[in-house]
Amino acid sequence: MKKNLNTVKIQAVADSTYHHGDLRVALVSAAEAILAERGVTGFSLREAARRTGVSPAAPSHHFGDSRGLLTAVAAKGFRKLTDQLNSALQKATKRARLEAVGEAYLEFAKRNPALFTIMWTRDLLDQSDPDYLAAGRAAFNVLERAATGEEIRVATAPHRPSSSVVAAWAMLHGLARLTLDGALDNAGPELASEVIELMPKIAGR
Amino acid sequence: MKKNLNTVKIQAVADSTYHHGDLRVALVSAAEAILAERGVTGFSLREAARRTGVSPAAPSHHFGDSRGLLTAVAAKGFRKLTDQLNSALQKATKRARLEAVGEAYLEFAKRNPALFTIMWTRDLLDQSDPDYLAAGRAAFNVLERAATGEEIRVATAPHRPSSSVVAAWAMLHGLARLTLDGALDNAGPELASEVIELMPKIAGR
DNA sequence: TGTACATCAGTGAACGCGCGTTCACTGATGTAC
DNA sequence: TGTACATCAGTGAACGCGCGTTCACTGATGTAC
Repeated sequence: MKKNLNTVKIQAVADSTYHHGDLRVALVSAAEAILAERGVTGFSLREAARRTGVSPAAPSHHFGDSRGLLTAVAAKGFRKLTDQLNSALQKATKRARLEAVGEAYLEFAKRNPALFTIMWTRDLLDQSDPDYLAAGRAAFNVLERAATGEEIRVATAPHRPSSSVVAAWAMLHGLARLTLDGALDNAGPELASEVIELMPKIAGR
Repeated sequence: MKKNLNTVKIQAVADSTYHHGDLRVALVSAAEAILAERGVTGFSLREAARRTGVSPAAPSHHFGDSRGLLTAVAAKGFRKLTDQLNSALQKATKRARLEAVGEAYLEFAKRNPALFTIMWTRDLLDQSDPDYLAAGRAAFNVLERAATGEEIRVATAPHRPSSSVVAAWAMLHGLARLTLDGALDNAGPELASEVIELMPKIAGR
């Protein structure tokens, strides 16, 4: 009762400190904050526990180990990305959809560099986690719709993506990575947009 | 004299153990081996020293700190990449140069995943190192030649790369990353080549 | 409505680990005279 | 050709650190009767 008084907590009910209330959610938020502030190499499970005002052993009850937490963070990242791509898609004129989604993808990467990075980093995640996989597929799905012009993806059996959609994705992803890694620092600020303008050329529209 | 007898060393002269002979080169090789065996997260300066048969303090005389060594490794990686791209460029028929360079780039990434990764990882390197920067530019230069069809890059003042060349590079780089990160695992093995075939479409040839 | 009890979700101390870096040092090398 | 000496390139012990994870535990909650 006497400690953690100044720690903000998400609690459904009263002030009882022993049970946190929603530790799972709180830990994911803490992890996001650490990534944003300190980057990928600055993340640690203990720090996430510390920020949540909880003992270092607590996270294991919810996530098993450090990969478990990061996998949840990555899945949430994909969900956020999906939302932002969807939102860009809906706002765009029919002719400029692919470009709009492209800009949103790049913007997401620039705004959340460490999060974007761990979302793809095998060693840090449990890449077989169903939630993570589903979230990743959903994001790709939006991109695919933007590239093919389909309104809603037909709910048939899982399909192989076409090479032109993957090519557009690869270009976008590469652009994002090169930007984050500083490889385009010497180019003008308009270069990225020019590259995105070229996307329809490969997507074949 | 009595220790490190079974450690392979690169020595110019005699058997004297106290001075290594070419510790700088040996440490870079050791680091490459660690990256290949254990990946990016498995790398440590101490392990590099251990493998070279040298005390943990020795590397600091040559590289200052861990970033120094990794920067040298990254620069060497770029030189190796440049060689392989050049070699692919020279072997290819005039019409298929860009594709050939693309395949070589992807192949390099697949053969040296951890090395390829650190070559671009800001946090781990001193990205202002002149040797590193020059090596990176040289690699890009080959790609640029392949994309534009110029035989030799004209030695004029440093230029802004065209957006179409950067787009081709981004596509290739994204393809490499997505492949390494397992994002294309469910696609057919021929998908990557199909994507590479699309490169001339953006490079505008 | 009250009580017994199982289960859940925490504690906090302790573990062993490998790491990067510093330190005072010393052996080997090369150069000036 | 011989010697003194500065410089270079190592040693190895020690530092403090933060980490992930384990452990026996305990407080709070919810459910069965």
